[in-house]
Amino acid sequence: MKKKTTIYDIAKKLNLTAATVSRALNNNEKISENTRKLVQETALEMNYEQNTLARALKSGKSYNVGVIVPRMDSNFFASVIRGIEEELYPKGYHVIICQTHDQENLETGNINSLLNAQVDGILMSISNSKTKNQIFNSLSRKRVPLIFFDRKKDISGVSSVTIDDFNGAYEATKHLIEQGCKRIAHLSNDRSLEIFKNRYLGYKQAILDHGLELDESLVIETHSKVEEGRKTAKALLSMERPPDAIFSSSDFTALGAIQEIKAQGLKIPEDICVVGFSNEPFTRFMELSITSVDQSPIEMGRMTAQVFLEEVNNGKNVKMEKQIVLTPELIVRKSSLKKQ
Amino acid sequence: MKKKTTIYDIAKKLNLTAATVSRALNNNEKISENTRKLVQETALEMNYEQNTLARALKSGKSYNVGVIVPRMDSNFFASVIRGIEEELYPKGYHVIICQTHDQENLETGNINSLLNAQVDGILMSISNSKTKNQIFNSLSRKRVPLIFFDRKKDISGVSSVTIDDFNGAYEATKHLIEQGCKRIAHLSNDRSLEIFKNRYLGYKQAILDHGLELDESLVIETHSKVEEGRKTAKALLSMERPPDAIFSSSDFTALGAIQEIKAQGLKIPEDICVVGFSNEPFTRFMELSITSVDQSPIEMGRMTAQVFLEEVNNGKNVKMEKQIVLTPELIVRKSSLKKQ
DNA sequence: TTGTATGCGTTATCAC
DNA sequence: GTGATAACGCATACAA
Repeated sequence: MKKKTTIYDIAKKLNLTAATVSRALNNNEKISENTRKLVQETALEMNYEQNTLARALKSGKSYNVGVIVPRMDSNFFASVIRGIEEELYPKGYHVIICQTHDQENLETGNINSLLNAQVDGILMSISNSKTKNQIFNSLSRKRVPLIFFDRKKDISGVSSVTIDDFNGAYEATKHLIEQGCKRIAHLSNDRSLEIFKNRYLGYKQAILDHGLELDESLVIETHSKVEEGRKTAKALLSMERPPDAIFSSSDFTALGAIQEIKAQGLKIPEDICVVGFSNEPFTRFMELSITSVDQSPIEMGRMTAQVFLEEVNNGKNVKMEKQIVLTPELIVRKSSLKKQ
Repeated sequence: MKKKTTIYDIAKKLNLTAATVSRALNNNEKISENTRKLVQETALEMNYEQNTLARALKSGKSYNVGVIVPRMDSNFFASVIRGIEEELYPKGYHVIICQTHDQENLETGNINSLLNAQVDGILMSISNSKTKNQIFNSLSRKRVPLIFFDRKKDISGVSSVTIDDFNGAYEATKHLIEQGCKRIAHLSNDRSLEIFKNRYLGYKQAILDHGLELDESLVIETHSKVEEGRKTAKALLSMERPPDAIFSSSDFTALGAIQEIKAQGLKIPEDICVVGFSNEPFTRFMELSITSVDQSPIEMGRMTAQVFLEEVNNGKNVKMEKQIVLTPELIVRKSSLKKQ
């Protein structure tokens, strides 16, 4: 194996000192234009590549950031990650992606192993509300910036980038009401997570604001899986007074619900309207395209990365907390659009 | 910031030497059972965590591996990555995921920045056939193991894990023939990539083996996008003698084709049968579920990781090349199943 | 502006 | 079995 060239090698060749070479390479102030050029040119010639590990060890920065998501095979999270990358790569950072697969122990486990890998920060979307705050406190003690996106937890001093879930849900529900729906069910999810709580609250408020009856038996907590959507829809349809619309906090459960509704011979949107959440690509591709709420995930990723960069550059002197809330957009499609 | 405890701290506390502590922690041979226990216990007490950067600098290993995929928001790649993680995490490795988004320059760029991050190996699925071999040679010169999965390139000394695309395509086409289809079109893709070439060849062989007419005008090269599938289907349907089946090398183009076929008022599978490739989840979820070829992506990921581990542990003395070929499975669904 | 010296946290090679 | 010391490659406070 050819040994990699170090700053020592190029120092020797130029009858200089490693220190000088280091300075020249880092565009330090105190260096003559001549030596700077000379060093940089020979560095190029000798195929010099900085050993990031050594720099990391010395500076305490690894230029790696950890991103923790429940999973990455949903377009939403994949897109957020893409946004993060777009912002961070140009700054020389790398992204280590961890998935929790919604498993409780993996959340803490991932944080720990990221810390162990000396990441400069952690950007995460909470998957389990039960994860103890202890681990987050230990992050703050170690001065490793933590930024939440989408699924946040309210922790003082921790910044977050989210969308206005309340508003998104409110608009979606209002849209259903405007289509003439009177009994709107809501497929919810673990409401100890803020996003699901807020979607529920937005739904509720829209119902109340428009003088409809609020029937809590129409609100069902489930999981973001197609199969769960089917099951839940089945339960709803077998009610004495079944709903005439479903607002789902997830596109996947919305899809399951649609399957079940069709299987029972009901027509969408004539008999029942359905609205999902996240604007996953399949909502557009279905023959019966699905109305959904777009969360501008790429933008969310970019903002999250920007907040991280601010925190990391601010020198850790200023303890700040930034809450960025993006505006969702309702995309109306066939599954909820009754012909007038 | 509380300083992290180092082996020096725990050495001082125990009136030992850092060297001894290191040995105890690493379960070295030459150490008494007593001190080993003592050290390990105090390490626990003092919340000692190994500084991976220092270990990496010293050992030349970063315990990071790079994974390069065209994109990760397809279930196939996401699942391969999951398989890789399942195999590598327990061994203490981290995974840095890079996406090329099918952009030519990103492929080389990603490799370079992964090298810069001192990864111990690169597992990748080629997205562009034009990427010059030069970059791969530089990998081998630096003794950084490279393993291809799915989309490989034939480079001597480089191992790969793929599926038998020829066979998968052959079975898919044979299935269509058994359904009575006579004019089977093939939506291909960049055939300078082996997977697409092999799928084409499998398709062709099945046609020939069953005495059907091979009409090259029914083979169209396109991109793995829904919209492209639509466009291509439109072209096919406007032919003088349109096809009575489509075998697509991608589920996404298959989906687009289905949309177009329906839009033109034709019936699937009665008028035209459609088969895709990859077994993306949506193929199962559509009202008209889509026949597809499963590639056991998780298994593929696990195997790829295992090959990497072998290469990295083998000491780089034995130069070996391993070609693992998994067997695909045809999943027959509504889009190609004519009632007998 | 450049050189000297030192430390980042580990591990490996000597000795004892 | 344990200690002393050097080395991994780089960056910086200090001296010149």
